[in-house]
Amino acid sequence: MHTMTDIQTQLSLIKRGAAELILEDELIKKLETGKPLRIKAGFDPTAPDLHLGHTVLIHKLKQFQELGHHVIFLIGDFTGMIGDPTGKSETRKPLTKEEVAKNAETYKTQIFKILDEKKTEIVFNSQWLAAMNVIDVVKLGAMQTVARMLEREDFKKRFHNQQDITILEFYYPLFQAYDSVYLKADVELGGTDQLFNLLMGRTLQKRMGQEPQVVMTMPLLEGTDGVQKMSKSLGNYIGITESPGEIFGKLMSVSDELMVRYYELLSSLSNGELEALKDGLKKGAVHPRNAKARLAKEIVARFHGNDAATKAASEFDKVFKSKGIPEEIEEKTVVIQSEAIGIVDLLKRAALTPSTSEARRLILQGGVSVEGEKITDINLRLHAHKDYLLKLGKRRFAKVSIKN
RNA sequence: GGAGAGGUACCCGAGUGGCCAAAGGGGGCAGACUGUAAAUCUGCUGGCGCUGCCUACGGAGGUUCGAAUCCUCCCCUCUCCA
Repeated sequence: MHTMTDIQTQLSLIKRGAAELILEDELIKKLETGKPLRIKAGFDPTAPDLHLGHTVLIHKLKQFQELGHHVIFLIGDFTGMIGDPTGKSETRKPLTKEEVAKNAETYKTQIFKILDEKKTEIVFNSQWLAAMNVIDVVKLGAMQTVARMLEREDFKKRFHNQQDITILEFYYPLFQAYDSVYLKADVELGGTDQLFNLLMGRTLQKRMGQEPQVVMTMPLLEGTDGVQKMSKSLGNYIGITESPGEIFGKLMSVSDELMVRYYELLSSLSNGELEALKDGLKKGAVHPRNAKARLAKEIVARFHGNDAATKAASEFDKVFKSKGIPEEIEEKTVVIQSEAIGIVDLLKRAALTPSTSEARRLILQGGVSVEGEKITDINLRLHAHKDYLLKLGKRRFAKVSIKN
């Protein structure tokens, strides 16, 4: 069916959530040939700890894959040594072959939760780039002018501010572009910050007598705060290797507005279903909470399977809807010298709070309960040889056993 | 090489001798409410043997009864000029 899917249907799925598509007409022509297109996307060989932000792109690849196109997952092990000048231009330390291989493995286990392993081609650009000789490189350098290079926002700014731009950095987009030539890419995907590099691919392909690739950029996914782009360092990320409960909970805590965005960029709903959902939310026919739970389930299932998703959902309901206690509770043991221990001390010793001051605050704010009873007395003492069920805040539970 | 600006708590950012554990915002946490860890509102947000004590305003010294604030040296960042 894939190649038989009519062009308009394909196109609307492909375009969903995309920031830019250059050029749509060309894409239509390519689709009209009926041949599977070669879809390329490059990834950095460092830090393959993927979060949902990264999966936007991978998910788009998946959609192409389902439409019957050929997906090429490129690991930029060669260009990674140079470092993309986008954003901060820090010199990267070259990775060893072993590190690259290891990261590649990690990538595989993660991306194949989304992509079909059998239909995905993984390539390393060192394979052809490292094999170039000086003449090749010089010729590559002749393919683009300095003026053109300086059109790139980042370069323009730095040039204007009289900051360093090394020749090497000029080569980065060229190498990435050459990847497209080598791979005969029909379409290249990237984040919106990649636009310049992606367009360079078109230019280079044209110069080298190839049909230029279609360029499609995907927006950078906002993190759980709904404002800044998702990133590990900002702490607003949802890692795909996190536990089902964590992923589910984090998704449930996303604002209603952001939920729609996530649906658009992350879910597998068809365009029709998506529209229906939006409509339902608008008219009040669909409850935002339920919509969110549905999304959370879908995402958890993607990375941990259906059972885990169902379980995460019911645990969540249990704790937050019916104010119950979860099935699995963290267990702690505290050994004391005497017969009893003060609650503040206990919280600290069990590492449930980072400091005694924090423990005090929590108690005074009514955020601690022992055996289901909210406590307010910071001088409360608990006896040894017993287990206590503690609840801190809305969602932290711990079973602490006191021994002496 | 020259000129200037600046380094304050998780982040941004006020504060120029005592009223400063340090305004304000963000973030985080808690409570209320709810539809959920949405939204909104309120409170808290250095540590400790907690009505007090200790540590803290780039680092090290110094002046002073008393310093984030004044002085000296050092380290680092940024801007402009060459």
